[in-house]
Formats: sequence, C-alpha cells, structure tokens
Amino acid sequence: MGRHPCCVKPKLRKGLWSPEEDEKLFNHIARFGVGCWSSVPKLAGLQRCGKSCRLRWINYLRPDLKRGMFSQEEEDLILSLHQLLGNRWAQIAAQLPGRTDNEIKNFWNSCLKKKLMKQGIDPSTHKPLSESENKITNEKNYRDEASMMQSSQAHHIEFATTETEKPFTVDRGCRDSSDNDTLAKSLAESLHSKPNYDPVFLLEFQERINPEGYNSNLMGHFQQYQPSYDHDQFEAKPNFGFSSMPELTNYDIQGIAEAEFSANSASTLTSLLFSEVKECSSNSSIGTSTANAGFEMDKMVGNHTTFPWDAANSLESLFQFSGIKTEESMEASQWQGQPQCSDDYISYQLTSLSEDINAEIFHQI
DNA sequence: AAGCTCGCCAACCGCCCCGTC
DNA sequence: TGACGGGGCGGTTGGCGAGCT
Repeated sequence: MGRHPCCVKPKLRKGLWSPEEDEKLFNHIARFGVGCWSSVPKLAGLQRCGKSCRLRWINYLRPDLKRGMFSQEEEDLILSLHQLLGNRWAQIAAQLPGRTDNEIKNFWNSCLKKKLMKQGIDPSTHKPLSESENKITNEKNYRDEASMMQSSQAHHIEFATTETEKPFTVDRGCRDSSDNDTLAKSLAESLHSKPNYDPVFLLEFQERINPEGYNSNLMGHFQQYQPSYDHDQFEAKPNFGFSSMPELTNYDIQGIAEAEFSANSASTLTSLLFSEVKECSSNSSIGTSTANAGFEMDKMVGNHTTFPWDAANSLESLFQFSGIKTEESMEASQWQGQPQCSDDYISYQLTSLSEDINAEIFHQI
C-alpha cells in the first residue's frame, strides 16, 4: 500500500494545471486517445504523474463535461441517489451525464449537506436530525445487515424494520413512507447489483413514485443534460469548444486528431478551448445561465460551418455524449475492439433494468 | 486599503480492487 | 500464489476569490 510509484518520482509538478499543461494533455488525448495513463505524462511531455493526468482529464478536460450550476432536477436526483447509495459518488455521477464524481461530491459537501441540515435533516441518513440521533445504533445494525445481504448476493431482501426506522422522505416527493422504504431497498439492491446504471430506469422509477414532484418529461430531462450551444451567445459558453467534438476517448481518432490539431498547433479550436478553459478556471459557474438551456440540436448541426468537423460528426458525437449510440458508432466501436467511451463514461442502455426487477418494484407501488 | 474569514472546488492522498506475470 | 503495477474511488486538503470588518 501507499503511494503510487509514479507519485514518488522527483521533479513531478503538483498543484494547479497551467493552460500549457492542459493543452499538452488535451492534444495528447486527442491524438492518441485514452490508454495507459502511466505513459501519458512522458508521451505528452508533462511533468505530472499519470494519476494526475487522468484526474485532470476526467474532471476537467473531458469533452462531454457539463459545467455550470446543478439544475433542480439534478439536485433532486442527487438527493434521491444519495439516500439510496450513500457516498458512492462515482455511482451517483454515473446517473448524471456530464457531471463528475468530484463535482457532485463538492456540490454535496458545499451545498446540499447544508441545505439538508437547515431543513433539520441528517445528511447522512436523510432522516430528521432528532430521530437520526436516537437511531444511530439501529441504523448501524440496519446497514450492517444490508451489507451482509448485499455481499451474499441475496436476491430477496426482507428487512425487519420498525416504523421509526423507515426512511424519511424530504419535502420533495411526499411518497408513502412504507412503500418508499421497501422501494428504496429494492432499488438499492438493483443498483448495487448492476454495473452500469440505467438512468432511464431511475427516472421512470422516480416518475412513477412521484409523478407530480418529479420531472415527468423524460426526454426533456435528458435533453437538459446535453451540452448546450447557443450560437448567439457562444462567447459565454464554457463548454462550447467541446460541445460537438468527435469522441476523443477511443483509440482510433488519430485521423480526426491530425486533421484538426496537428496541422496547426495553435488551431482555432485549441485557442478557443483554452480561452474557455481559462474562463472556466477563473469562474467555474460562468455557464450558469446557459448551461441548462434547452438542447438545440438544429443549431448545433445547422451551424456546423463554425466547427472544423462536419455535421455528421456533430450529430454522431451528440448521440455519443447523450449515451445513445448510433449504428455507425456501434459498428465503429465493434470494429475498433475498444470501448467507445472512457473508463467512467457509460454508454447508457435505453432499455430498462431486467423485467423481474422492474416488476418487483412496480408491483410494490 | 488592508487584513481577516469563509466557502468553493481543483487536486492530492491513501486505500482498494483487479489484471498480469 | 504472491508480488507488482495501474486504475478507480472516497476523503481530505489547500489555494484562491469574494465578502466582511
């Protein structure tokens, strides 16, 4: 145990990334894709450890990142997921396309936690503070039991919960608490046992248990997650430079990368990107007013003359970023023998969870 | 204007898991 | 089968800007 070997090497830079470093890393990934992180610093000419490069890419440079403030729907989703999953930020982030675990974790620690505290809710248990304090022991037993059940891959969970142990539902759904209790467990179980979480399922779930308190427009919800592009205001878009870029995280993008990056190291895109990056660095919430704007595919595709790549690529990447694979991308993915997306970027299935899980949960509704 | 406090968030750290040899 | 390295995750830290005195 201990530090990674790469982290103990001398002369490695630490701390904030300079725009030059960002550019080097971005250009490297654009050219070669995401591969062995430990070799990235050397190949990219960076005095950083591979881990640091990976983190920088995942949390900041990745093209599909969404920036700006969290929407109300995202906030609700985070709260719901946290109630079910606890501090499993990576799993929560998997349900929020364009958001990183780090971002969600920070949002939780800086905002949501305090919000819940103000409402008298214990952020760790999502129960009223007074009740939570009295039930610490019971909660521990409950979790231990859940953990044991989980580890034994149990298919059916039968918790002997008391009335007071039922999870408290925050003023967001007015769900029936007893149903909520069982449902939460079922969903938690299905989530834990499913490697790639299906956001459609979750939203359907939310919608069904709380059609009024939750955004019932599924497509609207997803559209909201898309990187937005308002042609008239693109100067103010932190994510503009990436909004319709081709997928960069596979291994076979060299053709695109060379065409768009190597011909001119100070390409329009790159300079645009890093001017945007700097803007983001100085004010990460600058995209607040526009980040949640509607999804304007017609504009993104229609104005492709602004972009170096063609409209087909724009469309293709949009589908990839939204987790919907076009036939072409799926074929390409198969042909390349590589995952289409980076390690933590999930290709969401549009089909829901297995019918038995759905049936089990909805039966209880 | 200067000093202080506070909150946000990017990045680091330590640990765990998994694949490979 | 154990050592090793790489990737991933969650907790924590510290730099920096904004607001306050």
